[in-house]
Parts: sequence; structure tokens; C-alpha cells
Amino acid sequence: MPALLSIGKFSQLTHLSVKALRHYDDIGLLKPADVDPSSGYRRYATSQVPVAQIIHRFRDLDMPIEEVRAVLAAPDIDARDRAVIAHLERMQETLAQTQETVASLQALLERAESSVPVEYRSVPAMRAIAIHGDIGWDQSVRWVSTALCELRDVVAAAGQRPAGPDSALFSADFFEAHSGDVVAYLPIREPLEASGRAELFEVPAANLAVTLHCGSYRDMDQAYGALGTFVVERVLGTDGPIREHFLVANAADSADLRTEVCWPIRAGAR
Amino acid sequence: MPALLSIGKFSQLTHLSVKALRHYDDIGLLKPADVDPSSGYRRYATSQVPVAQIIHRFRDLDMPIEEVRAVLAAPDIDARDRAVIAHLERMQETLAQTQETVASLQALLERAESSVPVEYRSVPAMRAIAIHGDIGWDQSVRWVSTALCELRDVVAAAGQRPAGPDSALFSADFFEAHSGDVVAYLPIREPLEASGRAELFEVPAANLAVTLHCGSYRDMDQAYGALGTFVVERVLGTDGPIREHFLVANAADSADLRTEVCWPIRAGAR
DNA sequence: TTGCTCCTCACGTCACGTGAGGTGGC
DNA sequence: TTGCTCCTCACGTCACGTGAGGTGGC
Repeated sequence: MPALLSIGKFSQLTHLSVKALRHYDDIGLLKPADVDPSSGYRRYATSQVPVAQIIHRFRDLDMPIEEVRAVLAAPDIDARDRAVIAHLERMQETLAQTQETVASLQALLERAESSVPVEYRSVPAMRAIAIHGDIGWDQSVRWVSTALCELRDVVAAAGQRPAGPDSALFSADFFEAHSGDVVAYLPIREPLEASGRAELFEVPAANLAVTLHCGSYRDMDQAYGALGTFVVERVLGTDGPIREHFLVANAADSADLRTEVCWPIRAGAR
Repeated sequence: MPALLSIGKFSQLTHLSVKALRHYDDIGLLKPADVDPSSGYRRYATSQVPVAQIIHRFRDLDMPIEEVRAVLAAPDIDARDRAVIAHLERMQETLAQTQETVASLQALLERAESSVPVEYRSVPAMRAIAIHGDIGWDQSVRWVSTALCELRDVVAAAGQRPAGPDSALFSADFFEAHSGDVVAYLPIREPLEASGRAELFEVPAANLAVTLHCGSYRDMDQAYGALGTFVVERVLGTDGPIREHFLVANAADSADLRTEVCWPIRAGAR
């Protein structure tokens, strides 16, 4: 007995608003079982209640509609479960990030204008292998870490050891548009055969103002703000990508991470 | 030495995108220290870096811009801390809700079309005191619970005891537009003097299909779906608000909550 | 017949992102 | 002088919400 319900009643049964139901019809996520051809009145079947409830739950979890659609269209329980688990994992990540941000917030609000120690460094051009990419802000940490992992493998496969720390270059666009060129690289002593995404690369010589950032990458803006202010107030700045050296890149506690931030400065400045 | 920075450099220092900075200027959240009158070029002072970082942190936590503005404009540290804490508490709540939703999701996906036991009940008109309101979806749980708390106080102050469970009526609009009339009420035996928001109220007589919902209010859509389907498939339905009786409304574990959902049905149906 | 439910546009919301098209500064 | 940085519209995004103005069904 597939009883039919008006949109209003269906809304009461499912706790989805009438506006939301019409929207789901428009985008084809949840089509009414029947539509009166003359009046356009939507009629829902009671058998659609469970689907509506599932949609409701996922939207409560802020799952994007296209993903909800994918979950509902999953060919089997396995595929569906995988989609659900993927979303839950992303939520877990977001949650962890939120925790970190909250933790750093109080410190930021109470911070006593801590002056960061800045060191000048003049580095020559270096041989390296690198992976280039046009990377979005949110993917950058993950992209850089997997790229470096790949590069370490290539260097090891060639029987060499890296001649310097895990590093990366970030273009101005990357900061200004939150999407731009990023180069992950590892310095090496001898040329080696490129493979996969890895390419030989010459890291240009540069004069740098360097500071050490201790802690999570999410707090890196502190180091950037302090270092950039330092450089700007002394009129040392010049163009060029910013470098990061990941001195300690894997730590159980993110407080143990160590990253050098290197700001390009004019030749001769010291 | 208040050095001035172009918008691009300031973006690199603060990790806010250029588009975001222009937006913050437009809405007056973060005005550049200076704007070139002829070219319109924005110039930021290094002293604005800390403010920008604070904005960045709060936006990372999804604090609405108007609240960020309020935090920045707070007259003293106390006021600012209160605003921050209020936001963190709201985040905590959201987090707890997310946990609950996740917990119920698996059950929902694996549910074996559990049939809910439905009971018919014919209730006479009842004397009650009530608080009325036009309530939005998200505020409803809190609003109803505080209203009932107030009503219990009024009844106790009159030397009476409630003649029935904590209850509420929900209009169709409340479900369909996610905002509408809600009446929180307590049945009483003798008339008593209204006070505060409380008013005397006659709960109308009704024929009801009733089911018992066990667990969190966030899962209530399950009971609504099952009960509504039951009523619709038997063509029992009639108009009128839906009632909830909060048999167990305060429990350390939300799994212990007990709520009756009462759906209006035609007279004579059984 | 009244009023209630439902309908379809069209536009608003929020915090920016995405171009287009153009100008200033080194 | 070139090209790079910056500018200002205007419109898009996402998942609906908010009316306006109108029609169908009991």
C-alpha cells in the first residue's frame, strides 16, 4: 500500500523543510513518487521516508549533496560503507584541526609580542631533485609530505643520501591566491636518474632571513608574521619564493615539529 | 617604524588571501592603514599583522565575521574573553551533536525496518498552563526545556502538582518551514494565577496515535517517520498540531530519554 | 465560495573565489 | 617601455530561505 503524501505531510514525517524538499526535487536528489501533471503538486510515497531520513542525517553531518547522492547511488553495501567511512574520516581530521586551532588561540591572544630570533644566511645554488605542482592551500601539507616521501625513495634507490633537509619553495601566488606553484625538493650531491614525477632541479642561490618555527603547521602564520615584519621594517625584502626546511617533519606530538622559514632578502644585506 | 606593505606582501605575512583582504576592507573588518588616493592601492602597516592573525584564527574556527568584529571591538580583555568562550562553547555543542549524529548513523543504515508499536488514545480537553512562542528549529529543544522549567516553578508556587507529563504542541509550520508556533504546557487540576510568560490554556480533546521514542531528540525523526507512515497508510490522519510528552526529559545518558510522540487521527478511528 | 495548500519564479544569504577589463609604478 | 601588481566591477558558489504573486482542491 504505497500511500501518497503531500509535500507538507511528508515534511512532517521526515523533518525536512518544504523548501529543502523542493530543492532536492529540483536537483534530482529526491524526486517525489508522483507529480500531478496539471497542478504540479508533488506526491511522496511512504516508502520514500527512509531515504529522506538518510539524506537528513548526512546533511546534518554537512556531507555535500553530491556525496550524499553518491552514497545513495552506491551499487552495494560495501561501496556505500566506504563512502560513509571516507566522510567520517574527513570529519575526524577537521575535528582534530579544530582542536589544534582552539589550543593555539589562547596563546595567540595572550602572546607577549615575542620577538623571534632571525638569522641571515647566504646559500649557493644547489643540485636537487624536485616535484613541482600547482597546489591549493588546503592540500599543500599533504601534497608536500607525499612528494618528499617519493623523493626520498628516488634518492635512496640511486644509492645516495640527501645533502640537506626536506624542503619546499612556495610562490607568491600560493599565499596571495591560496593556490599556486609549490616545489618540494631534496638537495643531492651527484646527479641521478629522474623517475616518476621527480625531476632534476637547481635550487637558486639566495640570501635569506631565516627563523625557526616550533610546532604545528597551522601555527606557521606566527613565524611568517614575525619574520616578514622583521624583513619589511629593515627594508631587506626582495622577490622570490619562500623556502621551508622541514628539519623535524614527523613527530608524534605536533609541538615537536621544527620548520625553518626562509625569507628572500637583498644581496649584501646582513 | 610603521613600515607599509602592499596587499600582496601583507598576504604573504598573514596567510590571508588577497581576495579575503579586499573583502575585509570592503566590510570594514580590517581597513588598510593607508590607501593611495589616486591609484586606490592599499597599504598595510606591519602593526596590523597581529590583528590579521587573530582574524585568521577565528575564521578558521568558522566564527561568523560579525562576531569576529565584536571580539576585536571588545572594550576590555574580560569582554573579549567572554565572547571567545561563548563561541568555544557553541563549538563544543556542535561537536557533541556531531558525535550523536555519527553514532546514530550506523544504526540507521543497518536498521531492520523495525516496526514501532503504536497505541491509540482518546484524550479529553485538559486544563493547563502554557507558554507560547514562534520558535525556530534549532532553538526548539532549548526553548521548550526552559519554558517547561518556568512552568513547573509556577505550578509549584501555586502549591499544586502537575496533572500530567511535561508536554508540547508543534504546529505544522514548525516542521514545514522549520519555524512556527510551539506551545510548551503542563496539565493542571485547578486554575491558578498566571505569572511571567505562563498563561492558562485549554489543551483540546483529541484522538491520537501514540508511539514511544527512546533516545536522543536528534533521532526523533525515526519515530516521526514510523508513526506518520503508520497513520498515513491506514488513512487515519487529520489536521492538528503534533504533541510530544517528555516522560523522561533529564538523563545523564541521552539513550535514557523517553518521549511520546502523538499524531492526531480522525475521531472514531481505532 | 472561502481559505488553505501548493506552485513557480526571482532574489537574498554568507564569505569569499573567479574571471574580465583596465590602470599605476618601477 | 615592458610586464607585473594592483584596482574595480560583476557574477559564481553552496544549500537552501524569503518573499511575491498566482492557482488548485476540498
